[in-house]
Amino acid sequence: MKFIDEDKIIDISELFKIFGDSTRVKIINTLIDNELCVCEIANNIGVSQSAVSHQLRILKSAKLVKYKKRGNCIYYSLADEHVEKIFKLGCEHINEL
Amino acid sequence: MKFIDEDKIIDISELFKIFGDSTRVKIINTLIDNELCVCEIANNIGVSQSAVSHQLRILKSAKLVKYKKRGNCIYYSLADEHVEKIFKLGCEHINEL
DNA sequence: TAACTATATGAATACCTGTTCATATATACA
DNA sequence: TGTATATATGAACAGGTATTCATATAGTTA
Repeated sequence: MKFIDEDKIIDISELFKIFGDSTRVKIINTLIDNELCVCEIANNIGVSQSAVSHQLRILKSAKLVKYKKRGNCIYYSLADEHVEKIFKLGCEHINEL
Repeated sequence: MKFIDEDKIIDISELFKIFGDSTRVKIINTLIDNELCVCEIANNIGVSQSAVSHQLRILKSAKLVKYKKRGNCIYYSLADEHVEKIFKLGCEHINEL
């Protein structure tokens, strides 16, 4: 083993697994530099409210997004710059293929 | 949509999906700075030859690994520095959680 | 309080994916 | 040529996962 312990391998693959779904990537993409509520996200990406909510739960539990309540709505945003970094590196790779 | 077109979202999620499996991450991890044949990979990571071969096919078709024949064996290595970059960024994220 | 809106959630379903097992292929070597 | 070794591959199976639908929850406003 070179860079990481065996037991971290699982964590790393779990992290990437979360980026490995188009609905979640759409959510991350629309949240870059934005703070949006659930129905705005759903409208932006053209996915049902329920599906977005299910995926937000996954993103939340992986600490990839954070949220705050304001009025009647819950506003989501990216948790930290790491998320954006990983996402953008993926974009770069795709663009260079 | 902010950074990428709708149609690239699929490609990006497909890319991350490949990093989202522990066997493939183990393969990538053991190939960092190494060129190894299939059975060496299988031995290193403790996975059957068949399973490794199946996963190498996926990594190959995504152009994440390259290979060359030498003697009786086929030696695999990482395709380019992008693969290592993405992998290491994932490691960083995990280590900082 | 009643009605409305935003969000979350559980169950069911359909689809996808990784492993195993058996076997094919192909190369090296005696 | 025959045997051994390395790798690939197809089918079958099991487990996982994303969506939908129905509904619950909770906050807001009339």
